[in-house]
Amino acid sequence: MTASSAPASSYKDTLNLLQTPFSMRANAKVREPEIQAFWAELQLYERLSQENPGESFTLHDGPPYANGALHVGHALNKILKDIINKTALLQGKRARFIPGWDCHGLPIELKVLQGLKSSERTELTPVSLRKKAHAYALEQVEGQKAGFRRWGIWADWDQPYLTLQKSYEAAQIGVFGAMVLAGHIYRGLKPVHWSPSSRTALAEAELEYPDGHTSPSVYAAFPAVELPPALGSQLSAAGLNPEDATAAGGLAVAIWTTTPWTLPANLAVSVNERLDYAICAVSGRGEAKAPAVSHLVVASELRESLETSLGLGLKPLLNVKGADLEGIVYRHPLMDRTSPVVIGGDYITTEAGTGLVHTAPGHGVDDFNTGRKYKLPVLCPVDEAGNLTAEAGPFAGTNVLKDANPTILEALEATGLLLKQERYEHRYPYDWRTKKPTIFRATEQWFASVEGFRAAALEAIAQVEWLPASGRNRIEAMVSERGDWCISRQRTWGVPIPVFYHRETGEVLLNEATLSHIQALIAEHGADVWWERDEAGLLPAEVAADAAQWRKGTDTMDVWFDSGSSWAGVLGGITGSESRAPQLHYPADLYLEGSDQHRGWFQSSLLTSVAVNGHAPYKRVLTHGFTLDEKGRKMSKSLGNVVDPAVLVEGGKNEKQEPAYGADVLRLWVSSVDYSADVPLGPGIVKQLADVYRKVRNTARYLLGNLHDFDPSRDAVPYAELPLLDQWMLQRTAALIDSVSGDFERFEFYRFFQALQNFCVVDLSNVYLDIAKDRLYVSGATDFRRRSCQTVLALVVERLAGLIAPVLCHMAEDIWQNLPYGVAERSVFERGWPTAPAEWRQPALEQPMDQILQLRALVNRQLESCRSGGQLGASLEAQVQLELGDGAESTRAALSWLEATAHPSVDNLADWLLVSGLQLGGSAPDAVLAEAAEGGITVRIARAAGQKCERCWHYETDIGHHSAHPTLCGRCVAVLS
RNA sequence: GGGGGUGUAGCUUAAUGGUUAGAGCGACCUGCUUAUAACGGGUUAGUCUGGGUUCAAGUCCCAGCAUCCCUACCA
Repeated sequence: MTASSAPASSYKDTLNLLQTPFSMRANAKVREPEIQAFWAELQLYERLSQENPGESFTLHDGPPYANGALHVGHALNKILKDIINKTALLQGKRARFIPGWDCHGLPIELKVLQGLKSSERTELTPVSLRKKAHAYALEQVEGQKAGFRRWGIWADWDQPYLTLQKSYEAAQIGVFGAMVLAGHIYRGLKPVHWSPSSRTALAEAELEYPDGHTSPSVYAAFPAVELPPALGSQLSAAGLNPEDATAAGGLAVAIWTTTPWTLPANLAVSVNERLDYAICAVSGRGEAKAPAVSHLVVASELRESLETSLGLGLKPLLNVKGADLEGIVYRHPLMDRTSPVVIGGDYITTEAGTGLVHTAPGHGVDDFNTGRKYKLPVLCPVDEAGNLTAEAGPFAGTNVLKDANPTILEALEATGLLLKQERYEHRYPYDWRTKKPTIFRATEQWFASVEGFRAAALEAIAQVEWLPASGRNRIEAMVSERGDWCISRQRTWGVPIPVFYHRETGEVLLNEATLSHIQALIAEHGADVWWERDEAGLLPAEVAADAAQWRKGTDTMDVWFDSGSSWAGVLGGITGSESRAPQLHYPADLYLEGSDQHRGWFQSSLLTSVAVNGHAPYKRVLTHGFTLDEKGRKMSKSLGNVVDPAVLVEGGKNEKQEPAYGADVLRLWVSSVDYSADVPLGPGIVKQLADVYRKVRNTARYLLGNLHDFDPSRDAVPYAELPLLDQWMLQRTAALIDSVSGDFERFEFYRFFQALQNFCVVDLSNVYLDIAKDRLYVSGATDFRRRSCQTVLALVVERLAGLIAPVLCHMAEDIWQNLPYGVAERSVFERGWPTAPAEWRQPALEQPMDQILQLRALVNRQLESCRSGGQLGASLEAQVQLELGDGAESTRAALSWLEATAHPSVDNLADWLLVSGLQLGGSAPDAVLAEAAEGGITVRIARAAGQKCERCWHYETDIGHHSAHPTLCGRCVAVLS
């Protein structure tokens, strides 16, 4: 080398600069799939989840619905699960993860129906519909699966569980059967949305609420025939003789309805016990005809407005609470029977009507519930076409959508008990297909009697660990208040309720023999067999001879019963079913879903498991919130704030506007937020995450790039010989490992995210690596000064890769594959969870180092003031003088500690401050550029003495002492020679 | 309508009822050109609103506002 004549820049070639193929930018679109292919080739998930030495770990997947594109909610859920599973795998556990899909149910059925031509629809049979739905669901599963895999989720993708699989359906029948045999299943009436025009029950999703629906609005008087004694005496005191009140033409309760056709089914009048009611004297007013009663009960608050709307004088005679009205018996104005006044609930308001609600338990949900409280019968005198039946007496044969209302009103008018009739416009549900109004109609349904195992369910809840703890209150309240679970649906795409009805008597055939026979049939042929075969083909041998007498049911199960049986269908939690893999166990270690699943899957799974086995199907339940936009609003197309995970990962149409950030950025987002509440996501947040991703990546790249000539087995410096600075760096690394281990243990990934950032930015970039540059670049390649640093870099980069692996799995593997020296493990995941040797933990290093770093910050501020004054550029142009006075004791102590224990070639305060000269005490330098005193420390900045060494950029006074290198300092000359 | 959750700088987040509310990112200013579509340095700003309890409130209580989830439905 002829350095003497070469231009200064040629000394650059004598430095030990970065070399690594680990690129600064991720190129995630290409690189991530390559890494995933590498894992697949190694069979990494399969081997770790089955062959790891530790205990098994079961995170049981809640099945997403097999319809539609993946959204960020899916990403949050599945990535959280994957972070937990990957952590467990790194920790040596056998974390087998069987992904699932919920495949039955209305949305898919409707999707299929919508896709049919009208000609196809007329030829449609249940079996052909089911075949189409089956195919559709599988197609959706494949689409979603591809998305999940692209996110780097590890799972048994080739053997997922689907609720439409034969074995799953059979296990579900097993759960149902066990509940039947335990006496938890019964048949009863329940009002459902019913479409007379299409003669079917409708689900909420099949209803629409067109504008402009008007109903007859009817006020009627129901004459009292009996009063509770207390009310009677109050009336006497107010001047109304109870005997007159209960005589014809006396007292009546005023009710309001918009469905007069339900009046024949009236079995009660409900009041709100907390509302005030007035008993009023009625007088005719103007042209209005006075009704055939002398007194009316109405809500006090509505009395005045009713005077106007009814055109009556209503003079208050007595004010009572709703509770006082309970026990009045009234005569039905149209039917020959009497019924009670009962206490309803807070659904009874004074917003409209009279404050007294006409109650027909067969035709309304509130009515039904109130009726149950008072053990009223469920009268439903309407057939499936909407025709009133014989039970409706004189109105039999009229139709609820046609002549029932006018006929009934006419009859009411004739009694003189019709107070008022007008048109009323309100929201009313219509059949979305026929565009005709629907009704509420009580129908026979199948129920699980929650009452039968509520106490056990509450006990089971108490045994589970709920995270966050508020989840327990939530599900506890729901389970303790909920009614029985209606598990039947009048649908085709689902698991059949395996029951037979006697064709003549209606008797139900549902017993151990039929259940196990049908379970076996479904296990062999799938649930389609229920529709493909006739009764003779479905009944067990001993009954088959009488098959003609029996009719198979047409109901299917609520899909929540499907997914709620997954502990049986997947984890083998019921006799006769097998778990999908030997590593799975029941109860599961963990369920992890959105907080809406307290009402959904957490609860349906709990109820079935408790009913069958007496305990919860899970030991812990972790919930996450919902994904909102950056302003905390929900994502919607109309607001234009939807973040599509596919676009985020793979890029949009215009990659300049919507770059391909890759799965790791999506995963980093999941790790960055406190998911115990709702989590925000939007373009600004994505950009920030991309910045953090790049910071981590560049930090790793720097570590790798400085190890290109390092082999730990040959070059590593033993811990005990490492300089203080290096020991401090390893102490920081150990502290990071410890805190992050705890963060993952507690599922507090956002703390990991914060700690990772601080580690990369502060500990590494700002401090250690900045100081390390001189050691790495300038020193001779094999100098202790450099090898010791490289020792640390290698130790840190391997552990950094491990710590980020659960979250930034692709980057972690990319780091591992770019380690420039040989390691035993082919994958970072084979290395296991990072650990730190005990000797690294030297908390005693922290205190003096903190003092020195504070001193460094003080010096930096002064250097900056010189820089902004144009007096300095690089900090190496400066020299620093320090004086430590009163108040700087801890700094003085730290410097003494440094001096006493320093490794001279590295632990040098001037190097740590990145300045060319440092003077402690003594006289102030000439030409001080900046001076500041703080906490007893005086800092003075001056230009460094000497000239700039062309190679190491330090200002030294020994430049040019060597004739071959006239622009170099003595240190660099020594390195070159 | 009912039940539940959340609300700390522009963003993500810290803070057993107890110092001047702590970080990282961003933004702005700036240096370096040996991490260079990189790296360093500096600056910046905050407890949703209003009451209450307390010597002391981001933290506990009440009300309101915003927002999300569940639920009911409009007789």
